[in-house]
Amino acid sequence: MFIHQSTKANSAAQSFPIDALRHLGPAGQQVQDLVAKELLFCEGDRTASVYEIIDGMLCTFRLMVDGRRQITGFAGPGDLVGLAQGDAHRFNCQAVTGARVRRIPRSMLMKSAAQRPEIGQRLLAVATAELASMQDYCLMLSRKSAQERVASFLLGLLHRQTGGEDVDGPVTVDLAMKRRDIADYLGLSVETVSRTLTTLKNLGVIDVPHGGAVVINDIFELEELAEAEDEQL
Amino acid sequence: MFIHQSTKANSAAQSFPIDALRHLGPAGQQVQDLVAKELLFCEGDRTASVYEIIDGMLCTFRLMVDGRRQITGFAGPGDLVGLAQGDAHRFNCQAVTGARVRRIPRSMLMKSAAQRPEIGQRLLAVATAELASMQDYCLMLSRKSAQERVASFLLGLLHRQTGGEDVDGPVTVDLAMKRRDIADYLGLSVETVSRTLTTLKNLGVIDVPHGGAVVINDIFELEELAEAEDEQL
DNA sequence: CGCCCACTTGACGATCATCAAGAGTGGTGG
DNA sequence: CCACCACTCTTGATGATCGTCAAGTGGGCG
Repeated sequence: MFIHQSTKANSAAQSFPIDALRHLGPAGQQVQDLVAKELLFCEGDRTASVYEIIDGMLCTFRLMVDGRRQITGFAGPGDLVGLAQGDAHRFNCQAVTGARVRRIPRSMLMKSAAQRPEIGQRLLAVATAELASMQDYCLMLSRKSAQERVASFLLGLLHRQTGGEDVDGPVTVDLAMKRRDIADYLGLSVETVSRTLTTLKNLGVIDVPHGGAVVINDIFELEELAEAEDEQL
Repeated sequence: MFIHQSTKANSAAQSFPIDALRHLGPAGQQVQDLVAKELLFCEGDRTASVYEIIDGMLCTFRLMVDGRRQITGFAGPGDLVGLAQGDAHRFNCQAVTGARVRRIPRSMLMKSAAQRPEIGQRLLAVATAELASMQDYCLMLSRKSAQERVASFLLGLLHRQTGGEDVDGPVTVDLAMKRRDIADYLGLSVETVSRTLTTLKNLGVIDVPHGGAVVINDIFELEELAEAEDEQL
């Protein structure tokens, strides 16, 4: 019961396991390298391709005219981004770290889905699962305190790294992204993220060594602080 | 240009036009009446059915253990709810007003999709469009002020009622839901919603007659106050 | 060595939640 | 028909959380 099912909501928009596309074969696929902060695509770009992440981390985000940014998801190896509806992308996608992606022509994906219904169903399954995750994420953005958000975020990262396995001792979680990205994902300011991490550190729940990582000392306690996720009616 | 494309984001989770399902025919469908506040299904319920709304308004929502509630979407006539992935629903669905829904067995929907790929594609298209809307919604929840949220909400309702047509004079928008529901959707307290409506009224942008409606006097001004939605990079 | 960038920490203030009270509305029953 | 109650909505007062502004620390790299 360590990581509650709904905790893993901190996932990337439209990300899903690679195996859904395995059958596509190598034809027409093309690998692309990205440096940190490089844009993969923007809002308005034609949706010519879908990308599978081989290595590194990307994020999807939206902007407001005044610069306010909302990262709606992080995507790591095996995830897929850019499965947009319509002619144009509705959001931006950017590399958080250096990254490599595999380009999959949209036409190819669509043809496969048309020929083989189970592919379409698989995509649909992924999309609806993603929608459910988004709802948890919305709950977090609108109702959780800064501390609950940061705690949830760390647990989400842990869950992603372990693949859902339970762990008990202290665990090191890799923080590939900058504070700015975390803040934009959690709907907080950079300063608040920093302060909250410090608070958690002072509580002894985590350690924050230098080098972009966090050590979770007490998972159970952290879950207590993340609180709330649980449902009931 | 009155209602920006991304403004209509205030849509229901997993809602889409009825015509996607027209072909299913009447067999096996069953109409069900709901009184206000009645639950259609809960988290954890088996996902035996999908529901098309005939009349009235429903909402989907999640709860936290301490009672905090997040309404993630409203659904009106023609919308469809409950298209969940997996065995169990991941969120709750409740009638906001009295309502009538048509029950569509999940098995029937899945069989159709399996037999006719274009159905599956249509469902996928709807799901990805919904994901894009969700992202705008997240942006709103995490980055907009109370005034921007309420203004966006009203414009969203207007857009939904008019079906996207431009209008210029004062328009009456029907507020089917209570303040509590609006607050839970916007991530605000009831009091803040009330205060904000009063502020907008005092600005002359809207009128708030009794009886669950709002008159928008100046759409352009209201869009100014909703601000932000616009993208650029 | 020195600059740049990320991060941290502190001080202050604004926004919004909470607590509390009062007004308007609708429904029910005497 | 009116009185009472329950509920929604509004308004005010107060305070907490978190954003903003500002300064300082530390690491990486030319």
